[in-house]
Amino acid sequence: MKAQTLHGHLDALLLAVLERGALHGYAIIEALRARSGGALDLPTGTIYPALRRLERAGLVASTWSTVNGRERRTYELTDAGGRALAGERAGWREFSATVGRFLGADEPPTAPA
Amino acid sequence: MKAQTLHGHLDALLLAVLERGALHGYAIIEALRARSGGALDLPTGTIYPALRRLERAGLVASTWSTVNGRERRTYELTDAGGRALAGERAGWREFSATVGRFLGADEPPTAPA
DNA sequence: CTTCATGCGTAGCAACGCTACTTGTCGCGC
DNA sequence: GCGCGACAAGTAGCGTTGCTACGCATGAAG
Repeated sequence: MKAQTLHGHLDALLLAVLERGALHGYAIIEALRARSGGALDLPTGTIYPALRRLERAGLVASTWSTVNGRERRTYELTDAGGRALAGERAGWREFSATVGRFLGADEPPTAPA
Repeated sequence: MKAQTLHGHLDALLLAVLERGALHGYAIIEALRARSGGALDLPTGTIYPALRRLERAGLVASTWSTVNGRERRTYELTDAGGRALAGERAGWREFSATVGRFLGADEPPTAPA
């Protein structure tokens, strides 16, 4: 998958990963890779700055710890982050529905049953 | 809908609109607005440069005409544009499936039962 | 005559993610 | 002991992309 397609949706992805529990940066990368079936393999230079952005915005909080002599910064969702995630989810739904109407195909058109 | 969410998908949208027939810039904006139910209301400063980008890339071709004393530049999909659109569609499908797996919108969590 | 819809276009900006690089520990193979 | 790869965090600089804010012109409506 072309990487820059993510533009504007990375934050939401990060929040979604952290929703399931606090993780440190490196683990987040692995979680994204695992849960996406390998489609998402983001470089550290993408993740770390994004995480700091989210922290500055108050959507995540971090704590340092040392595990086996290695420094770890573990991030967890704040309340504001949870709320933001809900908004991002709604935004994603609208966005994907809208674009899907043009690019067609993948939309289960409100017709489950 | 936040505008910059489009990032990276605008070209695909444009190609998709032109797939149904040649249109001039202004009409493209209206077509996007109409087909999206008003969700997509893009300013000319977004559309025109994008169209020129696509033309430079050989994905669309333009012809000038004068209608009622007004100059119009009409764009139509080239063969390469059609092929590119197919690729964009595939890319969109993969992208929305991947992000959807995290933002969950329409995906129940891997069917617990 | 002014305003609005139609119609095209550019300049400059800001956001975002990527590439490439650095720093450091730990464990394994040679 | 030494090098290398996995683990772990980070920064600097760049390019792409869309947006805001303009400018120009015509025709119809008030």
